[in-house]
Amino acid sequence: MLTKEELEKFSADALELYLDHISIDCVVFGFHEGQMKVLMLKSKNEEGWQLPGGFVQKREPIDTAANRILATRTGIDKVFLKQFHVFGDPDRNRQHNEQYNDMVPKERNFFSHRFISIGYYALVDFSDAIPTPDEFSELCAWRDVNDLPVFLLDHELIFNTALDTLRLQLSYQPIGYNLMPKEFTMPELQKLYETILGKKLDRRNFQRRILGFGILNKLPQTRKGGAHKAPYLYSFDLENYQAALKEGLKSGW
Amino acid sequence: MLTKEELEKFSADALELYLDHISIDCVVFGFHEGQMKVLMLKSKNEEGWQLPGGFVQKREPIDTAANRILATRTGIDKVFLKQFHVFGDPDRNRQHNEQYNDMVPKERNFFSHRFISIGYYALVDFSDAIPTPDEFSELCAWRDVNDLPVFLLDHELIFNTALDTLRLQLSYQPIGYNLMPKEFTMPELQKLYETILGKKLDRRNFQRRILGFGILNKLPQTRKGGAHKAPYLYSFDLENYQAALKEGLKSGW
DNA sequence: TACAATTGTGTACCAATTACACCATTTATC
DNA sequence: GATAAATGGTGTAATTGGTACACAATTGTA
Repeated sequence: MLTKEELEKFSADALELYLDHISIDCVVFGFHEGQMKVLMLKSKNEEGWQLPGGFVQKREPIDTAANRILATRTGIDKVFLKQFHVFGDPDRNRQHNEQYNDMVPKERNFFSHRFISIGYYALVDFSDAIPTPDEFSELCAWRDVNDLPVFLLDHELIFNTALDTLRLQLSYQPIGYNLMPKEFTMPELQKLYETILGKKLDRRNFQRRILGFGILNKLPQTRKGGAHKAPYLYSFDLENYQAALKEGLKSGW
Repeated sequence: MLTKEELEKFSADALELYLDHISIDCVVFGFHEGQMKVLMLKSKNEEGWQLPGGFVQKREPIDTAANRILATRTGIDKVFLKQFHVFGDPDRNRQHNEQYNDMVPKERNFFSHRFISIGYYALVDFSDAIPTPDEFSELCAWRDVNDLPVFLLDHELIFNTALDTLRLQLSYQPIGYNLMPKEFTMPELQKLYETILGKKLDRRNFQRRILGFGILNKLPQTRKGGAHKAPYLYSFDLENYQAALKEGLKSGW
């Protein structure tokens, strides 16, 4: 146990040396019918777009904060949300912060601190979302991943890191439960994988592999109404899906 | 651009709501001759041991901070060091913090804040290290992973998460460059893998696989002096090793 | 009724992983 | 020195997993 004097001295020094802020940046991947988009915000004050983000409140777990931020921007709660990297270079938002240095004394300017940002990525069906801008943005919108705007801050790095992580994790994590309807066809699920990976996969090999994971139930019905042969419907076997989330799958695409 | 009034109001609210501290906890795995240890600190004030840690200074990148903390505790610089998870539950160190609440007013007590902790893991040869306690510890020492003491705070969770991450990353990252001498034998390298994975591997299959990665140079010499047949020496092909670090290997053990 | 598009299913081939066997070298021991 | 014990080098067969590819069936439309 420290003495009172030790604690006071350490605290005074430390409060001077080590004050920092934590923010959360979310890369929200939105999927729907073979399209892949990212949720972005057009800044009121600057030319460019950024990722949705926010701050962690006192006494709030960081996962809860990420979920809250996401829910505020999309209206969707409890989606697939995963911490993937911390961005902590002090220069990462210096330019952005220093524009306010003349305006307000440093100690009263929240932005004068360096922010360490915890990156999360989320997977949602973008047709479920209602994009809602925050107080600093004039617009919140889904942007196609193949037609991205200019990013502010280091958000391009954050986006790219998230995409790399997602593609890597596809090798040993099942995905799709949040992104597919209750019942779906094999070609629909394949399109999701192809969209994420950015490449075509062989139809027959995809089916064998995904069925091999044992996370799907084949339903007796087919999806009628298409212009062609009616494909079978599948649903996720939630129990096995959850188990696979914990245990992991194996090997890569 | 925000107006002065907007900035002042936002800052005042935010500074009240969102102040947090960032700490770094390092799980330092030490290896030597088939043994695997973890660097731990015996607390001066409490019954129990904790992982080496510290705070990120203003204007210091977090990777630099982790490296500094590790160098301070071991005397070793620039080792393999990798961020693996952020621990941000506000209750994670509440008990530890509240013991000081009566002693010093909250606003002058550095520990009254919740700490969000960035977990790093490091791989070192423990025979190179000089364990050095910090100001809160009476002892800094290597503890065998099979005979661990009682952990303080949430450090047992951090340790277990680090070990799981290390084992997973073994599948797609080459390791050993920091842990093996310049020249080493295949059985020695195999022992390192077995130590990390906690299980025996087949001698012949291990060799084929590791050679297949193309990160080793077979040297013409053998290691004489052992009690048995002299094994060949190998060294890491640094160029291929670095490439494999970036590109990743494939598949799992 | 023929056709285009799409889905269901199967199979042959190659690569990686696993399991296992045999020989060579070194030192200790009789 | 012959032999045993321990360890290292190398190879091979069986299994599994991944890739490439072919053909039949269904559906709506021309």
